[in-house]
Amino acid sequence: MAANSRLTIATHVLTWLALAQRDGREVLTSDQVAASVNTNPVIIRRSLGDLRRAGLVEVRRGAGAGWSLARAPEEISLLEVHDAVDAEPPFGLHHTEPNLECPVGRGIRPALSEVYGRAERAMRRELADTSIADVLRETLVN
Amino acid sequence: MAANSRLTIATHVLTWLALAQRDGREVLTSDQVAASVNTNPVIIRRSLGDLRRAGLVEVRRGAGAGWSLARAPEEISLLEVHDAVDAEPPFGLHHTEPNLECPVGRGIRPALSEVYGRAERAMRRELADTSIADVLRETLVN
DNA sequence: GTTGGTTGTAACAGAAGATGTTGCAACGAG
DNA sequence: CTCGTTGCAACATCTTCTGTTACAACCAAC
Repeated sequence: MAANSRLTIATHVLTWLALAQRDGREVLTSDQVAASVNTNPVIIRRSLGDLRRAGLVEVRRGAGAGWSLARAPEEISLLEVHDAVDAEPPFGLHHTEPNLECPVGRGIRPALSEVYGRAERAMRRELADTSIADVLRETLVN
Repeated sequence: MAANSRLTIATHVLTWLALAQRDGREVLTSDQVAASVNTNPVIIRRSLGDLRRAGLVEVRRGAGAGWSLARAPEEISLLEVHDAVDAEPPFGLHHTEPNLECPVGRGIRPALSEVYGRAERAMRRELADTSIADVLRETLVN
């Protein structure tokens, strides 16, 4: 499959909301966000729905509706975004159960789970150390 | 799609070869390996083909053929296995190019590449610290 | 040199998941 | 009430992975 871009889309959306907030614009519609990400507004609404359920953004419905950040951009880490969009773990175990009559088949899943857990925790630590405010700052430099 | 299990399959295969080697069996056929992983021999041959191209296993063809490790199990890290099977990076950037007229659309890709790079390097460090011998030891404990 | 077991690989089917699109009900500020 | 916007279902398309069948290439053993 193509790599998972949901974290990228969600971070892009939040960064855009953070910039709008800083510039005094209160809310953005999914159409406006979609224009920056260059995709369909429904894709954006799906992503924003995930972020709303995680408490990272707020929505106002009806006429003049739109989205805004629920917290300061310094207080939103990429790890929260990652978990909000339910991104895939990088490694998967066997699709079909290995042969349990074989000593390797019997013991390899817990052994691999341990290794994969260490690798994923290391990755999550890095994501936890980066906030939307960090991404916005880096983005405006480029 | 389901998470990528290629690293799991390849590690299972190598662990099984390491155990066979330790027990004095010189080579294993793809049928024998497939019986432990509980899948089709062609899947195993595809995985072993990747590992052979990376120099991690050796093959003997013809009658009485089969596979063996090219190095001691202590000298094969999961990072090498990961790269040998060309596993997907955990994060992907946008499928379609963002709107370059927007300051966020313009700068977000390099900003995210940096963050993603840090996270992937942390993950790779953990994989580099684990060898097939480590996995075999952990496997036999369970 | 023939035989027979094994690898290497192409071709294809099916399942799963992501993205993108359309359509429409629900909502609520003005 | 109106109208712009969200929420969401349904569907099409594309891609990738797993699994399967089939067969040529290979080579040790005899």
